[in-house]
Amino acid sequence: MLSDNIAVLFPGSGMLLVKQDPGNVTFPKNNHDHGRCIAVALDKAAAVCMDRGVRLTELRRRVLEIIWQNHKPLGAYSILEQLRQDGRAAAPPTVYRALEFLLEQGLVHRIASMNAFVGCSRPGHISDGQFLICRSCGSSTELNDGKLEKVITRNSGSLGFTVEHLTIEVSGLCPHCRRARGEPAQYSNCPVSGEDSSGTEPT
Amino acid sequence: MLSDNIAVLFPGSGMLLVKQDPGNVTFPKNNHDHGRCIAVALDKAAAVCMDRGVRLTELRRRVLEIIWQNHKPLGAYSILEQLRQDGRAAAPPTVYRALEFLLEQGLVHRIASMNAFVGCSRPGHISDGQFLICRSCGSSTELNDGKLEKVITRNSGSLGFTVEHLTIEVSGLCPHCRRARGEPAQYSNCPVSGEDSSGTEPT
DNA sequence: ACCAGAAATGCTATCGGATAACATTGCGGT
DNA sequence: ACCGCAATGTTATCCGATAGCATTTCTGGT
Ligand SMILES: [Zn+2]
Ligand SMILES: [Zn+2]
Ligand SMILES: [Zn+2]
Ligand SMILES: [Zn+2]
Repeated sequence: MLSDNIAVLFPGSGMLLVKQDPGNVTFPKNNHDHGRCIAVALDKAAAVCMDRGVRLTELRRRVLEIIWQNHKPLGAYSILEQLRQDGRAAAPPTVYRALEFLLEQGLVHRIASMNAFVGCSRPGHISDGQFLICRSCGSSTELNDGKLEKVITRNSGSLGFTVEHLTIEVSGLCPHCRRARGEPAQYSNCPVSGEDSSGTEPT
Repeated sequence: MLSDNIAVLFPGSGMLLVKQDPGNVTFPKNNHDHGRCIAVALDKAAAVCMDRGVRLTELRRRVLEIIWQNHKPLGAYSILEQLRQDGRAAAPPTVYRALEFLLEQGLVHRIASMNAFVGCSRPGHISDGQFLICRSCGSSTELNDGKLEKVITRNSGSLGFTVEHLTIEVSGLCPHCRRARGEPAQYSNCPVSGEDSSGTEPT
């Protein structure tokens, strides 16, 4: 079953991946050691690039670091702003070229529904991934449900369609924000969510 | 099984929905009677709006008609252009307000990965839908796989995440474009598709 | 028929996202 | 030192989207 697969990859219970990917196994916790998320991400990125013989330049590394400042997808122009605060000369192409590189290397993902970018939780892996994005705090979690991909690919194939890329983005309320309110825990389509800020926002 | 469900909703074989939704049951055929797609869509839209006591004004109707000129997601500024060709005064807000209305009424969908809009194949239904979009000819087909939605909702729920909206967009090659080339029929992730135009392009 | 009030549209301006085109810099290999 | 290429800087421009306010059009009540 599909839920088993998810349970293996992203356990609320299991701990197989906890050491490898501390902050992102479940939805990011409010007070996790995010410094470690950043450090791990940058280390893995360096390893991946080394391995592939591509250059993780200072600019690219810095953009990746900015993206990893939290688990919230970040717009290109926000990245730009922060680069400028570093004192660095920067224009849109600067950011987009760095992003292009990071996307190619599988170090970040683009969230189409937000025109924003977020760090990849499995750097270097080749997968589009699936994303849970909280409409309240903006945090996101990446899933990599291979069975889900296969099911969609298989069903598309039965219509004669050859799948190349999957965009799967789920918006809703994360556990923390859900708790901070009194909202129901069910799939309610199109509630036209009004409010936006919550008490405790995960990093 | 999931494939059964799809088979019911979008048969390559069945014909339950064929009369209701001639051009969109499978991937849109090259020479289907698209005039009928348009007529049906506009009729249904009128019925839906009548039923809900909302006004399908001339502008809104025209925008819907423009969107339904084919099965390819259309950008807001392309719509704008065509409105102007009608001789009508129009600026971006004109288009976006019409689109907002059509989205609210479930008459069109927004394709996040393309920043574009496409007619809904089941007008009035409340569902985000799933979309197969051909990277070669641009045509798209809407699926409404309730089981897929349920699986994702269920798995998200097991992580404590409350689903509100699903964005599921599949890009790849439609049957016609696939045939017009010699490409494999398998899920190849991230082939960085280069080319773009094909011989026979579905409407 | 008339007249609010509301809904829809027109209009101007502005913002954010993304890319094209070309110049310059920096780095590795010879 | 030199060359060639990859990376970055720079300018300009395009597309997507929305804010805010003026005007028109519709609707319901008198
Ligand atoms: Zn973290
Ligand atoms: Zn949240
Ligand atoms: Zn059609
Ligand atoms: Zn095609």
